[in-house]
Amino acid sequence: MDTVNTVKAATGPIRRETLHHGAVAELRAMILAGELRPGSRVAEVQLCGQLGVSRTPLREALRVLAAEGLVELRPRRGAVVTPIDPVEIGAVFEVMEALEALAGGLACRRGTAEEFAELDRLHAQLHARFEAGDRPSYFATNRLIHARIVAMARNPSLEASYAGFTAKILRARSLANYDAERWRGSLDEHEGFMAALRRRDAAAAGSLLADHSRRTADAVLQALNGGSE
Amino acid sequence: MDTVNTVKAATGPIRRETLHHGAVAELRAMILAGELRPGSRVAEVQLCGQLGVSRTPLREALRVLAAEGLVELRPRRGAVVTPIDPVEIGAVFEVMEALEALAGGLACRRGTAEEFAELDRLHAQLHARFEAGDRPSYFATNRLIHARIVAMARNPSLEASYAGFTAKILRARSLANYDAERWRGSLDEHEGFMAALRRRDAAAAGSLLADHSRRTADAVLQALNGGSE
DNA sequence: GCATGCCAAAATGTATACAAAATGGTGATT
DNA sequence: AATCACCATTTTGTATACATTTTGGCATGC
Repeated sequence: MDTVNTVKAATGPIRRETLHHGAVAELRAMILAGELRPGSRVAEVQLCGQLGVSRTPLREALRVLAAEGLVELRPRRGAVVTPIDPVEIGAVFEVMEALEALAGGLACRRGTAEEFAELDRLHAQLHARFEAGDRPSYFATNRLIHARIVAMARNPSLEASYAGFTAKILRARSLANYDAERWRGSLDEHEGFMAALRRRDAAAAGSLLADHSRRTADAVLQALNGGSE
Repeated sequence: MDTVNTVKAATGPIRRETLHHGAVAELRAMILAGELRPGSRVAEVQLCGQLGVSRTPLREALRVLAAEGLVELRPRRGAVVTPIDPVEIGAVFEVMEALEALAGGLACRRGTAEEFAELDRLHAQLHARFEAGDRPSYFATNRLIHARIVAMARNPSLEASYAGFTAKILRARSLANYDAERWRGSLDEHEGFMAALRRRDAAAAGSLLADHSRRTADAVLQALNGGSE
């Protein structure tokens, strides 16, 4: 019985999870982990057994995930995990670029000293993990840094949108490992926007974060289109 | 290629709507129209009778609307129409500003000549409705213009996000009628970004649309906070 | 008079039953 | 041999039944 809340903290009144809420979290995790592969059909009864719930909460969960865009519901013909469409991913990145820029600028104006210090600490960790050549850890820290910047923007709507887009992109990234050169470039760009953030230069931070996002997009899309074999 | 559109389009192929899909559309319309007032409790069985469906599809619809942020689900304690929180609306507008800027820039680069011509036509209509002093018609055309610009950006992700934010803002706007001076200013700003769009000036169009969005936000928030009595 | 505890009614969460449509395979016809 | 039609199976969509939990009121006690 784990509390798999993506957003809400553990505080507040006794929070009794409902089954469909838990099912949403589990299914989302399964999709993001690639356990349910893009394009694959979602068999309701099979998942019911797997998750230990009946069809009702499972179906409610599927509607939520469909609203998030992670699954597609075809009337009377079942659900499929949304296939990864490079065109769609490109569109998502395009919006991400704008959101990163917004987040960077707002973070400069609204982040606390503690948050900036934490950002520095995470950036050092990113560096260390690059040196160690540990890709998965690097990406984990990378994601955390961006999430923190978004959190520093103090805008729940931005945060929610960002999380949704991140989920979509994450699935694409998992099957598009870009090369070592791009990895180096990514780190350099982090250096760049970190410098801007340190001096609270909102315009520069936003602009550099947007650049970083665009270059990441280019790399991911290139890997998606060309580097399958 | 089925189109699961938020707007009920003309019947394409055999379009077999499911009940919960229809319920989502109806409930969303009711919420946006203010028929279900913000903060009010949503009684399941009552709505079941009203919509002519049983609890199952209605509940599925409520999950979807909760994912969209239009209702809030409190475990074991029913659903409420999400109250209008000026702070949240402010946050939404902040993101909208970035999306408008993005849409304006992309529209300049990707819109077709026909679309720009249509935009001109709608802008003239906007003018006429301002002169006629017909507020509701003005706002309808206004929304249409912005929707068209977003469509010209050729980015379904942007379009979907934009639609979601628009829905939230619309509810706030419906109870915040701003004054005549702002109305005039709004029209002037439309003139401004239309000029930029006509000459395909992406940077200017984006910037002016962002300005327009920010000023609209200011007016709405001011009306929300101060102008209740 | 006010607070507390308990019970009844209502509402939510979940499971299951039923109806209708889609899927897949078999057999008949050309 | 290929195609079409038809039927059984499976699967989805919906309704309803059941189990908990919340809620409101009433009685009891202080």
